[in-house]
Amino acid sequence: MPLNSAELLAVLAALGHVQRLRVIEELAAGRVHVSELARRLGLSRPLLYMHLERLEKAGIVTGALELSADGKAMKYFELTPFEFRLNVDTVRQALRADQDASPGTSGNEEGPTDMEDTST
Amino acid sequence: MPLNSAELLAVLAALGHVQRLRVIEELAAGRVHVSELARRLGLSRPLLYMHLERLEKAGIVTGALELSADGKAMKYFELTPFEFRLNVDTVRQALRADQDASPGTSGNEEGPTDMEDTST
DNA sequence: TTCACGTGTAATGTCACCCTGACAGGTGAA
DNA sequence: TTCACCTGTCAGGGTGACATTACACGTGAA
Repeated sequence: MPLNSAELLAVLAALGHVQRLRVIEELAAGRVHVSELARRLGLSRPLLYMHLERLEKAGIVTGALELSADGKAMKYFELTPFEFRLNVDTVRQALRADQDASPGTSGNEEGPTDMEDTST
Repeated sequence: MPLNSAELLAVLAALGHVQRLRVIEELAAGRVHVSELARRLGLSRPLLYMHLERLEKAGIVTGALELSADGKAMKYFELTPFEFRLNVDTVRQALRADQDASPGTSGNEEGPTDMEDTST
């Protein structure tokens, strides 16, 4: 099932920033904890927190609090494989998904191009 | 050739708003002039202008000033077919395109998944 | 002339996003 | 204890996106 408009907009907003693109690039190499990631990207930690939060809400990354061998708390983030398609159909599907959630007026169907593909 | 990060961000920002999604949906049915479009969407005309401007800069829509049979000036907008793909590779390609424009440091290559497809 | 329609833009306000700096708390090692 | 790490959050400011309102201007028809 494709995304509705709110979900689509969340993804677009999450990807719509250079720093977050760089976060994705960095996490593509493997999981990293927050402080280390902030150091690599040259970002302040609070700022990186905000970016990671947005990415996580959109389902692009996943965070997990773990304990290192030292016993210190480390928050590791890793990339969730994603594959989105942007064209007129996916846009229309997102908008129609909103209406279908409300009192359905009509029930027409067309050839659907599926939006989400976790096939890597 | 894929987009660089600035171009990618322009597309993401252009699509990242409900009203603009609705504009795309409306223009998918055919070309419409601004005032008519504003009426259909229930938007103020100046506001719609801003949205159309953003969409045009991103290459999603195209505007053309024409004269109606009455001799009145009408600005018609129509949809440019687009097809974008969003995944880790396209993100990395966008970021690498930025570096390649600057003094090239390294010249490595991988399997490219092309970003833009005007194949409708 | 007045009306109804269209384009285009300037002035203005609100608000979310982005970013910095500071703080509170926890751990293990010197 | 002090240091060097880490997590988590909050208060503040700057800036641009979003949205409304009003204006200037042109056309054809009543």
